[in-house]
Parts: sequence; structure tokens; C-alpha cells
Amino acid sequence: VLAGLEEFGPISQAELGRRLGIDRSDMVSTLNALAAEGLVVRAPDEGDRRRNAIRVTPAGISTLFALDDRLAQAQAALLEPLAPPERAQFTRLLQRLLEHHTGYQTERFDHVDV
Amino acid sequence: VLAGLEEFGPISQAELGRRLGIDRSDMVSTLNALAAEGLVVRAPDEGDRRRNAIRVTPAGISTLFALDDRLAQAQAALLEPLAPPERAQFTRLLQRLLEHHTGYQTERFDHVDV
DNA sequence: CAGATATCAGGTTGACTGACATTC
DNA sequence: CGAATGTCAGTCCACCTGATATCT
Repeated sequence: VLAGLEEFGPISQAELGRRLGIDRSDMVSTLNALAAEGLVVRAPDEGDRRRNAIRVTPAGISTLFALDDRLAQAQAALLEPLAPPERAQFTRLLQRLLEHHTGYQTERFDHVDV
Repeated sequence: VLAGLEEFGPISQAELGRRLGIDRSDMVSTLNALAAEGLVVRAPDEGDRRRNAIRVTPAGISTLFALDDRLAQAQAALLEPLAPPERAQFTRLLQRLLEHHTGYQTERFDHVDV
């Protein structure tokens, strides 16, 4: 969710959920938790008062960076048995599958030194 | 579970769960369901009366084959965007990761025509 | 008015925990 | 006796459903 917010910018909860494949009702409790930790802020959207404009706080960005770091470590551990070119090949193929089946493009998993 | 039984032969519930990474208590309900459909039979183990020796029935084998077929279709749909040599490469790398992290070896996912 | 949004209450499910009787 | 096995009851969590009030 933090990564989505950082990527898409301030956005309504419904739209965020739609892009991430998370249900509206689940997004409520997820954002409650993130807001309780001060990682995001819910502000009323001026242009459309049905919506909340969700903003990531600086603390949220730090947390996101920390998570990216843990992700990189986890990915390194997962791909450890493969040689570097194989890791690159594997993640490339995996990204093509992801993009084909979901339309979602990301470089978030490119933590492999090629 | 059916694939594990077919691969390992008659075996206790606990041992089956251990090899498949399924908890003992969950194995009970799973086998209840399979037994209710007549796909497996629970027989008391003669050598060790704490154990149940689980056997796959002919109906269980048919079901397993049908599932293998559906698995092949699902895998084909998943790998559809990749060219045949890429599919082979991808499944090979994936199997190496699986084997490295779990020690589990299988040819069950080799449904790709290379 | 139809449709979208945020929210909440409730149900279903899979996976885990803790306990127990039986057997080795 | 300690350890393993099969079983059950209960917990926890992710996910989904249906409803409601507010707003466009």
C-alpha cells in the first residue's frame, strides 16, 4: 500500500484498492493501521468530498525504504542458489508473467545485481 | 495430498504431513474429506497401531490424473506469454529454487513441451 | 435520480495452538 | 517412562458479503 501510494501519488482509497487489487472495505482497516502508525494521513479531497486523499508522510517514506531494504534481502536469500545472470533472467521472466496477467508494471523487484 | 500419497506410497498421516508441510491436525480434516469422497482409505497400520496407513483408491488415482490435467492447463495458461524455451528455462529455475529451499524434488510441474 | 465513496458488521476460510487418549 | 500418533476444540487472520450514510 505504501509503495502504491508513493507510485500513484495522493489518490482515493477506492482507486488505490482498485489498482492494488485490495477490496474497499479491507483498505479501510489497512489505512487505519497505517494512519495509527503515522505513516499516512487521511485528508478530505477538496474537489470531491466523497473521497479521502491519502498522503504518505515522511515517516511513511522512511518505512517504505526500510521495507524495500528488507525486500532486497529477502529476494537475495530466495535467489541465492542462482548465478547472477540466472537471477536476472528469472526476475525478467517473472515480471513478464506479472505484467501479462495483471497489466501491472513495476521495477520494485529489480534488486538483483546483474 | 493425493500426489504425495501416490509418490510416497502407504504412509502414516504424520509422516505425510511432515513431507508435504501440512500440520497433523489439518491432515485429519483433509483426509476426512478425501475419504468421504472415496479417494483414500484409512487402514490401521499392523506394525504400529498408533498409525493409520493411508492408501489411495483407484478413484483417487483417477482424480489425481484429472487434477494433473487441470494443472497442466493452468500452467499452460500461466506461461502462455513466454516462448517455449523460456517456459522450460523458467520452470527449471523455479525447480532449482524449490529444491534448494525445501529439499523437495519433483517432476510434477514438467508439463511444458520443450 | 443513479452511481461512487468510505465505513462497518458479519460470515467463511485456512492455518496454527493446546490439549487429550492411545500406542510404541 | 518419554515420545509419537491421531483427533478435536478453539483462536487468529485474510478475504468476502451486504448494508448504510454521504456525496456527485
